[in-house]
Amino acid sequence: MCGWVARQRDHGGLTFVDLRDREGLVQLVFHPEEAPEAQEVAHQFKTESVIRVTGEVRRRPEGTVNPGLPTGEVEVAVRTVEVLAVADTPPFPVEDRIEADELLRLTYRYLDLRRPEMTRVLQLRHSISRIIRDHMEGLAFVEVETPFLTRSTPEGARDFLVPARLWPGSFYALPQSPQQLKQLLMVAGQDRYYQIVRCLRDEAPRADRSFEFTQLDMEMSFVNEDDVLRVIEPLYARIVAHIKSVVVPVPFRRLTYAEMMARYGTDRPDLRYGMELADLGEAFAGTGFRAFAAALSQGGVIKGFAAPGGSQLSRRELDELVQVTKERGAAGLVWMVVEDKETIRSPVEKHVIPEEARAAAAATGAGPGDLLLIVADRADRANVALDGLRRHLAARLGLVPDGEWRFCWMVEPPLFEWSEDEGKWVSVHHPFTSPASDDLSPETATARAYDLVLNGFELGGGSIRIHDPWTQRRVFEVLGLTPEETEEKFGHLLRAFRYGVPPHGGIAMGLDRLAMLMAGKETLRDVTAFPKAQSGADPLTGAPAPVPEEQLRDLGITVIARKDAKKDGGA
RNA sequence: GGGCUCGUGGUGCAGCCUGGUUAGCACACUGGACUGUCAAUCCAGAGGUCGCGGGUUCAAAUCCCGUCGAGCCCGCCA
Repeated sequence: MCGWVARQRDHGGLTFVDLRDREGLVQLVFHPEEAPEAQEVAHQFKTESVIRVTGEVRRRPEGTVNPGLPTGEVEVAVRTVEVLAVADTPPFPVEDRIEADELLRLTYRYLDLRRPEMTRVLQLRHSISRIIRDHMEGLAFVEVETPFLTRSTPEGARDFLVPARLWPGSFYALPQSPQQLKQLLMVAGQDRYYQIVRCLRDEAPRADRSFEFTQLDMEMSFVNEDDVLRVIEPLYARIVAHIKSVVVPVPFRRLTYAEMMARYGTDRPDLRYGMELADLGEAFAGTGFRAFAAALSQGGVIKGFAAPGGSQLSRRELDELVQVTKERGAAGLVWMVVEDKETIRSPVEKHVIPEEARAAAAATGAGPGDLLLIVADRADRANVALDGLRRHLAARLGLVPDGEWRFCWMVEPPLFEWSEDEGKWVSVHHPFTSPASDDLSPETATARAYDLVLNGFELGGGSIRIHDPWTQRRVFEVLGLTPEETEEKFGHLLRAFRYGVPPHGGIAMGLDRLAMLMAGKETLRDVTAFPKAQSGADPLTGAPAPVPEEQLRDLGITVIARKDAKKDGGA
């Protein structure tokens, strides 16, 4: 047996050592009488050293079984031992119960990954990939690789660029997704494509977002929305069944974007708990409370929800809720404690008449002991704030049930959205997303697009694509693109579409977030073998790092000094 | 680009609000004892520029300013 020395219990004579490998722990016993030489070596073991032992696997003596260990009924009586590599004292203990600083864990990631918990995560990701490959293969999908060095796309996120040595001044872009290539594969007659592929976006990382991430990318020809969803639903049901031993019903619920926004204030609602939003415009239609009246007269909304048992919150916690609201850009929060059917306590009780408060309580379903939360603002800001409050309170009040996996589809999203920055309409998904109807007026047009949502996280999304030139031209018009611009930006795709394009659609599913949820982790870093810190640096390798002048010259690149330049990479 | 939180022996934390002995605890580490432990136990020991720089003060881990690093969030991102 080979492995690492996890722990020693040295009785001077008799010595126990827990040997760890990828599969787990097993207890080695060194008897001074049976193998005095081995026992002498074991006496000097340093933790995390690599050893090889021979001996006999025995049932443990009566009364010494360890029920907390899968191998707890046996032990290895060691005959010979060999130290293959002596280890320095590790910078942090290689154990699950220790919460070491994350920077330290990333710097010594190979030690961190030795922890059983992390080993389990790697195996979990492997299981997910295997189930996907098995599922897709069973449905006659063919895995095709697409290039990593590709062309920068005008829409969407910031690209990672790679200088082209043979083309000084020109750059490849690392793919944000294989979107256009998979559509070209459909034109190429490869009617069921999939790929487990890395995608890269140069945008600020978050707990549930990183520079590089892995997607199940797929595309099908001659299909509609149902066909695509019917491929994904049983796959995700299989994954949850395999990893969580929970049966999730298919098909998944479908909610329109409009319905989600109205009821949850977000397009990725957590359906494991209630606290649905209610429109309180009617309850406060004739209110004398100026903040509310102003919101209504300016075309805004008054929306709110009831937090069950929320009356128990302290004043400090209520102030925290106001903070959550303001962080998300809304003007303010009005809370009301429902004490009983007649009495409602609130900082604004002077301004709100009892009938209005009671109407609001009725509309949200708030009863005695509940907390009523109301935001009056522009619809988008009110929704963002209420979504944040809903998530915050669900966690605070313990309303999030464990072990529930509530999938749902978000369907019929808007086709366009107004970009304040650019001062024009832009695609919500991408410009090849098929409209749901002939209506292409940017304010009301909806898309044949869909997102899969699980427990408040967006797992992925896709759409049926446009395949007729007339519709495509009209979409470009709304986006304010001239024929010259479309030729410049999308010429290769549009040219391909002239040579016989099948109707097609697909989806891209993020595997990291799924792994994170399946593993019960709070960050993507905890389900990634070698992640980067939030700064984008990799403490393990020291990337990013400056390169020799000569290398830059070769690429025809001059580095311009910037105020915020960092001296070195992560390490 | 912005907001919040954190930074103290190898590790995890306390001390900071209210400045004043030798910076405390646990784990790890080193030496010793111990023949059925399993987070072994017992005894002893070593180990600290309190992230860095500046300021206030008779005196700074503690107060102030700046800076670096880490995390979370907003903006951004499907």
